[in-house]
Amino acid sequence: MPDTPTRPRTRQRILDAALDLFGTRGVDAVSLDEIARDVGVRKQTVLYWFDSKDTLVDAVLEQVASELLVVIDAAIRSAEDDPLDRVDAVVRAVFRPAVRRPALLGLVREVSRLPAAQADRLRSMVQPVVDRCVDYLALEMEKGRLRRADPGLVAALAYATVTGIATEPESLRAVRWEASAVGLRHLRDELRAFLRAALAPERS
Amino acid sequence: MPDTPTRPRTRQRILDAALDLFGTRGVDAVSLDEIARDVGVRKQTVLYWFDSKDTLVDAVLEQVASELLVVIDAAIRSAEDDPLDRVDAVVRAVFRPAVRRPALLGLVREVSRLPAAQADRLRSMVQPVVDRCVDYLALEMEKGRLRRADPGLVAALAYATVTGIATEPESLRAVRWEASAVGLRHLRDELRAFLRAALAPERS
DNA sequence: GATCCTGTCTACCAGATGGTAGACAGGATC
DNA sequence: GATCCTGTCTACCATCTGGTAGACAGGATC
Repeated sequence: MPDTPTRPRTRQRILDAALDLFGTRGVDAVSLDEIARDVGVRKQTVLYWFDSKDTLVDAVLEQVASELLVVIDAAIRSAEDDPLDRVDAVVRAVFRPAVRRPALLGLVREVSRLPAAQADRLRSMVQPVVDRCVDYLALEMEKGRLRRADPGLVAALAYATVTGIATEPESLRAVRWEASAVGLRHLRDELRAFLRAALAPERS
Repeated sequence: MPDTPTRPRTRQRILDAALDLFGTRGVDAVSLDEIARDVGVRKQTVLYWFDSKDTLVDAVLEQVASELLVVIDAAIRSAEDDPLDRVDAVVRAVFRPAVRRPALLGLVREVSRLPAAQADRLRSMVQPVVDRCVDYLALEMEKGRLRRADPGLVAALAYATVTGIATEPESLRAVRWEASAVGLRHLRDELRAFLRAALAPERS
């Protein structure tokens, strides 16, 4: 069967399906059979494109990291001057893909339960961006344009807030949030206000 | 073999082991065999105490919920008057068990990937406390003692921040945080300051 | 002493899992 | 036309999975 425009490359379709399944249900809980079924192919075809499940996981992680890094990098380089505006830009940039595809950040979270080797690989990909963020925060804190605190931990806390809220629909249901277009915008704005308040310098 | 003081009831030991494994690696990724091995018993003994894996999961969820609710409830009822101090009390109360046993909050997170029935059961256990928290936040916002915002979403965001930071050691490693006693206290204090800033009323 | 109850065990089982071996179809290359 | 390459498939396999059936040992009850 030849590849046609409506039948994109199998490899990429496997990657996509794996990303969604791994991200929403966890790597260990998803079988190759399931991924294959999702793609409409046999398990052995999955194993043809990726030597093993581990290889597939690696490839998926790489794709997620690069996708997110592109978005974040663009937002960081945005023209904003005030650091609060810049953070805002990052949040808006991440929020859209994250909500549209919960698996994205879900997979990022999944990292903490991955074998050390795989977690290390991903961390080394992300590390430069993290370092740049932390340095930037430190600089702006010194200038008095952000609340003075440990820049590394502030970065981690802000990250935890964003990924937490995006990956835990259950907690939102508990506070009776509705998953509509209006609700989404409302959530995004509340998230922005929350972070802005958490990061703003103490007015004295 | 009789039960002795050094050999606590098997049932409880199974619950403990299951809590840790489920919480750190995910329910689907942990087998009954593994839990049994951890306890030092055969899988069939696990199935003697809990009719099925589902039953075990339910029991573990119930234990987690009640453990956390006790802690949170006590902190909410604390003598503090200022709402920021009260939040502080809750954070301090949750932080200790959460960091000592990452699986606790890890399991709470796991809820979002559980079958709907189980997720619902847990939510109904937690709902009253959540409602009370949200009402309290709304009241204090009206009094002008908290930043005015959507009380439900603020509660969800604060929750996301706390559980996020407690369940994602990987993100902390990325910002080069060290998991020592000093580091822990530092982290706790930064978390408190972060939330305090996020919740404090706008000074005008 | 016979009987029952409790807690743990061994022995299975059917189905799923990750993975191997190799057939085969269709196109490209010679 | 023979050969090779690519992508998918069927047929297996060993291992692990949740779960059932039932043996058995030790204590309590009669």
